[in-house]
Amino acid sequence: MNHSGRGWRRPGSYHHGNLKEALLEAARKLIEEHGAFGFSLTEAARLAGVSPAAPYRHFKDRDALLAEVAHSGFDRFAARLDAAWNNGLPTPLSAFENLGKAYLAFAREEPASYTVMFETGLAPGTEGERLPAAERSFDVLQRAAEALCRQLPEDARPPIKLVSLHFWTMAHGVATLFSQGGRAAGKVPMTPEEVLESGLLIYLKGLGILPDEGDGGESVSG
Amino acid sequence: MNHSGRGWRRPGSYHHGNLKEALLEAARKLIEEHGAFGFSLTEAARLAGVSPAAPYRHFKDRDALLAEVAHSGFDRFAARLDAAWNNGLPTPLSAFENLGKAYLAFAREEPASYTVMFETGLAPGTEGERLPAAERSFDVLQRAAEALCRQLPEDARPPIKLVSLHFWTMAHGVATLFSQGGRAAGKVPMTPEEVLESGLLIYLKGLGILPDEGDGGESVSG
DNA sequence: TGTACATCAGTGAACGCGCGTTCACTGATGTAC
DNA sequence: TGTACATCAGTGAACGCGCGTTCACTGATGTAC
Repeated sequence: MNHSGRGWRRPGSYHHGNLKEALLEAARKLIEEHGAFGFSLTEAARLAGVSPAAPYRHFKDRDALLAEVAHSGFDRFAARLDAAWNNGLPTPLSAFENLGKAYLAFAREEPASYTVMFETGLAPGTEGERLPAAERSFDVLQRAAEALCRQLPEDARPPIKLVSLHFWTMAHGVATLFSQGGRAAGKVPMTPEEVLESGLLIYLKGLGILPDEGDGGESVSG
Repeated sequence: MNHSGRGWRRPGSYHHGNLKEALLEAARKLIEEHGAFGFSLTEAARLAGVSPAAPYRHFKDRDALLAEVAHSGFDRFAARLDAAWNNGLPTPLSAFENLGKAYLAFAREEPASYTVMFETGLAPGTEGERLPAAERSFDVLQRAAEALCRQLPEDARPPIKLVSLHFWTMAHGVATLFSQGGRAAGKVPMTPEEVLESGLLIYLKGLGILPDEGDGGESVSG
């Protein structure tokens, strides 16, 4: 049966096999190619090789599919940040560098997910919602801020939440300005990773962590 | 004649009076209310009190109108940043604070303009274009970076372009995460201005400008 | 192992809708004499 | 000052299109006996 005329459908499962995931993939691809709203349920169905009515077996409507793009995106985002942070091992500073790279890697590899996750009004239905995975993502940044600030004498520690907001701001700023196909992307002779890492190093120096020129990584004034 | 039946049309000009600007305003309003792509030429015309065909007297097509939203947005943005920077007077540091506030003020007061200006694929036709006003905007940041770095001994100055990219990154990050109606907006007990200013102060300290706790403004560890 | 039935993923045709855009037009405004 | 004409901003009807969604349906899969 595997070699029958419809061999393109996943063997081992029936009908399409995994239409739900295929539709999410199609949505991400369409958003990537045709911009934030250049996506229609009909076209996603077409891309998945299925009739325009089929998606309704898996999603209540168009908005529900977009909301699921955001949800599942945050799931992978949180998992990825968490793995990169790796509980601050081997050292908080090296783990922090990995965290920053993981943040940008996600934004580059899943630009559509990232956009839907953070762009206002793109995934209606997730507006006022608590997104646990979104909070898990931010928690990783907060744990990193905490571990790094612990290197300071207790009375010199800035508020952890503020520091993690600064981290988030810088990572998000670089991701949206340079890492996705943004207006500023091609115009700078540096990788987004270099911009983010150098910025964070200067910031950490300002906090009093990192007394001099970093940890032997890239020099700031290079 | 001013008191005739169509008194709502601007006296002193003929026909609608200023349809082009009215359509741009309508577009910004619709984008603000219904999200990045919740905008149609037809509805913008309706909002301006005009038939669906009227916009074609002023714009080649829908995309041309969006491109003009971006263009004119960058014009105002550049002018505003430039005025705030005020050639670095009275002091580079205070001018720099004004610059940051002006950046966030623009993003809050014209969220639709800001989105169209920076969101990929929202204003097709401005993609590969040189936008002179966009470059003027970035120039202001670069001039600020230069003035601030001049306070450092010559051999301790980091690359100006890199510093201005860091400024841009932080301002843009705060603007999109907290200042517009973003997901993170309501969840933080600080104003966007406070997040940006404190982040920038720490960063400047890291550069070696700002030896201690700033210039008497807000304290970082408050 | 075989048969009868229930389930349910995907079909395909159809709908009403708002959209972007076009077209010939109208009628107010500006200008030449 | 008055008349004839040119200009051109906005009209309103119409078009074809792709969209989101619905519906009764089909036929493959899973299950009870």
